[in-house]
Amino acid sequence: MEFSKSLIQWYLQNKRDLPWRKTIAPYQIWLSEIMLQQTRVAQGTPYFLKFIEAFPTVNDMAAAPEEQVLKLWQGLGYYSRARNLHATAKQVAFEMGGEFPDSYQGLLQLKGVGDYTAAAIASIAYGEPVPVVDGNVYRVLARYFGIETDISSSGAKKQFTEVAATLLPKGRASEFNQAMMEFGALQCVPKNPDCSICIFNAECAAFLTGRVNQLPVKLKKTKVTNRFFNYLIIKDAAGHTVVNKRTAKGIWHNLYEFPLIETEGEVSEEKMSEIIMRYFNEPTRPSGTPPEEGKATHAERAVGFTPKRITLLHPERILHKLSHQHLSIRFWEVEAGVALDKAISRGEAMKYPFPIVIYNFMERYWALNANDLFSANLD
DNA sequence: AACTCGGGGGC
DNA sequence: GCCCCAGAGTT
Repeated sequence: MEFSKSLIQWYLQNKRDLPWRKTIAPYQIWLSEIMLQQTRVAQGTPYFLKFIEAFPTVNDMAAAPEEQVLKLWQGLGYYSRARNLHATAKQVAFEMGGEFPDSYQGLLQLKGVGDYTAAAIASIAYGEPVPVVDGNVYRVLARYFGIETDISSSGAKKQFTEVAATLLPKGRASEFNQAMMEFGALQCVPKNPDCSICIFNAECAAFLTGRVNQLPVKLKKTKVTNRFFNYLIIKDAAGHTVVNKRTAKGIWHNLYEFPLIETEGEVSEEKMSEIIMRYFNEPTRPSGTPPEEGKATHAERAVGFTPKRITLLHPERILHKLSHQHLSIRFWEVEAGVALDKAISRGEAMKYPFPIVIYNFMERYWALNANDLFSANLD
């Protein structure tokens, strides 16, 4: 039996019951595909359900503020997806009458929709015969055909797209594409797949030549940089605190955080206390002077008081590992002794979108009193 | 073409 | 620890 026929047969017998498979509405397909970019189904599913409940239609999402979208996205990572999601929702709702583009080429014009996502939506929602190429497809094709092209090289996507296109049965693009991905996710898994029960074990080039664990070839390795963050949880006379929006380019764009002091390396607790004290006592930037590149502005820093007490809130540094940055984070409580205009209540602060590592700390720190902190397990 | 962008799970 | 996950945008 030909490849696509066997694959689709396998798919119909093994596919998971996933919420976005109950519809072919482009809005829901689009939402699921954006969420699942570089994201496991198990991690994305609860977010999909939350979003559909909060925004039943693209018009509902378009009417919401970006901050609400980011808050719902909190913890899912790659936040540019959420920003582009919202921008596209507004574009579709306000410039396209609430209707998504009806073709691969049209979908490709939307923010956050690249080759893969445009092909996924076009094939699943409209039945357009365009092949998807994601991590699963690279793996399945590289193994089945014994393709040794480095999948991180520039020409790989074109090559694998052409191979997938020759296999794609016209009229069954939706099933074929989803079957390729489901097969990669459930059977042809990255590590130690159980080839003994694989429907292709009599014809898979990688299996027949003992190269299953060598394919696909991926050479590029991401280099990791270490960063050292000190977050200052200000506590003013009213028990309120200060949060800032990250507006600079880089990680966590448009999310919120506490006033941040980043250092070049690890700094002792004593030395850091001095740096924090100096931070609040630095003279105000003269009006009219532009803020130094990468430095917080005067308003963002809520200076104008001398800390009454500075306390390290957790003896162990919190290591937060991103794919390309390892963050070593310390949280400090800085008691202001006076009331600050810029400060907000803890309950109000929790409503903003935060990086999950900060949000998790807030939840734990504010659920305990200070005396419990050092005995609490905050890992 | 190389970099950047999160967070979690599997082994 | 390392790798991968229904990738896309920027430089």
